[in-house]
Amino acid sequence: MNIGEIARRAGVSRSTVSYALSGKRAVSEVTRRRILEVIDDVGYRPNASARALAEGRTRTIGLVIPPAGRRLSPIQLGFVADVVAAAGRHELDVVLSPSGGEHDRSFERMVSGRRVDGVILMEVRVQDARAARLERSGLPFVAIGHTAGAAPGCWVDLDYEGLVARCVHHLADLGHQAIALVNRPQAFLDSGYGPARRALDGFNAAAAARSLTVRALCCPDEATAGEACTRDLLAAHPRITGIVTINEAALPGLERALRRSGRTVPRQFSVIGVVGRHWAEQFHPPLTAADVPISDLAERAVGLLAERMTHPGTPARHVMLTPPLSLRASTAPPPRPRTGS
Amino acid sequence: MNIGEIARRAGVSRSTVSYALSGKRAVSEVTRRRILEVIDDVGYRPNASARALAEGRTRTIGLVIPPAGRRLSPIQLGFVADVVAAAGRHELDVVLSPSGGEHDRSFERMVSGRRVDGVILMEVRVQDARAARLERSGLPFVAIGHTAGAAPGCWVDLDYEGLVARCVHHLADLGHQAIALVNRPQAFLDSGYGPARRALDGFNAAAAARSLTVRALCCPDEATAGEACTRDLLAAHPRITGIVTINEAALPGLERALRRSGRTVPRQFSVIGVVGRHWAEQFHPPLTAADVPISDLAERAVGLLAERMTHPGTPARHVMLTPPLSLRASTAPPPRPRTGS
DNA sequence: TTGTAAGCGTTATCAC
DNA sequence: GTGATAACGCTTACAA
Repeated sequence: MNIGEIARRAGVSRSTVSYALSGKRAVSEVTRRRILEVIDDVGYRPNASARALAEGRTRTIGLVIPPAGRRLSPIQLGFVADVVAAAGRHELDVVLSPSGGEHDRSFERMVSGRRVDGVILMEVRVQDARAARLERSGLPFVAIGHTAGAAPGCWVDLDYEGLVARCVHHLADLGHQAIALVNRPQAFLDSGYGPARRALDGFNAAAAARSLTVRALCCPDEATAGEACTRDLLAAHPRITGIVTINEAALPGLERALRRSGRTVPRQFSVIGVVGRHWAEQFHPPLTAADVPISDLAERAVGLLAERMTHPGTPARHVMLTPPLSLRASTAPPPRPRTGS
Repeated sequence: MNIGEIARRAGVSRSTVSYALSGKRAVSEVTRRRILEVIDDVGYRPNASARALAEGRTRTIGLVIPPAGRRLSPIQLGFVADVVAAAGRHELDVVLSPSGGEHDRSFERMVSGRRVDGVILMEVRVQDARAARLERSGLPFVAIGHTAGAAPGCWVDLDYEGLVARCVHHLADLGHQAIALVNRPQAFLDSGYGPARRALDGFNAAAAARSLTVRALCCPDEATAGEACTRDLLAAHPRITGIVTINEAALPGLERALRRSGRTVPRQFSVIGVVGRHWAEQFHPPLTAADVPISDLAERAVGLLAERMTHPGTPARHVMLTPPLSLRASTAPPPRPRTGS
């Protein structure tokens, strides 16, 4: 079923059908009705490929996700679902491209094959080859996370630096003097992964400002690793009374290690972090945390991209999100406060 | 940059360029070289929309995921990544469509707009409106999970019935006499969600065969719910010595409730199930379980779909996966064995 | 071994 | 208010 067939059945020309559908030209009420009736009758929809060819746009965006090998964290996975939902609200479809390395096949198909009108890039690194490629191709794109250098493109990001600093200050305000940061994996930090970098910066800066004794460590995105890291940390630095973390996958293990060491939260030990709301609520006791607003992030990214696709001329824009700290039940003054006792 | 421009630069006709690329017609080595050189030089790629229009196929498959509202379980999310990876191996792109209800916009775009050459349908229910719609459209599709009725289409599925039965038998072999099933949410069971249904059937059948005392309950996909369900279960039925579950999200809570009740696993209580490998390994102690083979599932689904897309005539095929039970550390004979003591 | 030309199903520019 | 008709960029008979 194509537009020609609809035209025939409605007794009009193909262009009239097209215009009746798009509204880009006035069509008399009676013919419009007739056309719409026929369309409804046979369940016609314009062929997407033909339309894309004629219009020069696909009404589709690409979402570049980390390749399947490196297991996606639940938060990233949730982001995918949220991006698709947000795109749907803009009448946009989403094609997925798992690409991390240099020239990935599906990434190249998307970009040079003009399969999409714009791209959302997850997990950008400093010196990101894909961002450079997109820049060169002229395809609009927005990155999730920004890089330290002069980023010419759009991005939306979480203010990990400020958020982690806020966590540190909260702990300091409660009287903690020795705290630790449980960061994302070492490899992420080394490769210049923004959140890991900025979390560390924010942690160090705030801790210095409050003259705290600190220990920053990296931890694989695994509950088992979280348990091991925490165990070792507590053994080596028994005076530490609080942990701030951005590693949600490590949380269950962290909880376990704390319990095993005989520390109850929050009475004897405080935990705070920047993690997805779901993870915070699963923690025991519920974790005081800056809940990472995944669907906001997705919504804003898609919005920014859509804007850029319709107005390619406009200057690049950035969005930095700073969600509030949700006070739950995992933080309290340390067992032996600074003064008194 | 289009095929005409390449042809001009290489001094040949457009068709020769096309054939040099597709290999569907012999092209002399010298011209082929010249063409490929030009292409490489300017980084040309055929426009996907034009190609799709001409060929009558998009080289894209659709993946219908549960809508974002109902949070996707980690296992489902992982499946998405695996499908995309598998599709990539077939040179296929993947567009996502979050659709659950009747006529979803993006689903309709995909199907009637002929945006895709085939569809993978997650989480089919008995009487699935989307499956019916696909059937009607003639678009090849394969469902993940099959429905009780006479399913005319392709599907790949896990043998939950046999797997859960195997778990029951394992427990019975160890000497357990009173066990419980912790199933997926009640709403899933009510709506005819295959895995939940068949898990229950397998549980009841095997338990009857071994004359066990049983208790089957549904549990929301949440750690907190898992804790509550297990707590109530243990309180109401203190003689139960083992749990089999297919609800991985409940696992952390289940573990917690068991510990709180003073039961150590596996010495005093056994747990076994059908869950993702990752979840099984995160359990404490590592869970004896049939590991659901998500990437196998994805691989087979894509393979089946690809086959059906190239040979639409062939009869529908089904794939039923039965992964082995991985013996880990969460099962043992019950504290008070049948005889002796 | 290569070129010419007719589609593919739309949208959009002319005319009327 | 409506109808021809030329793009859009590619594939693929059909000729040569």
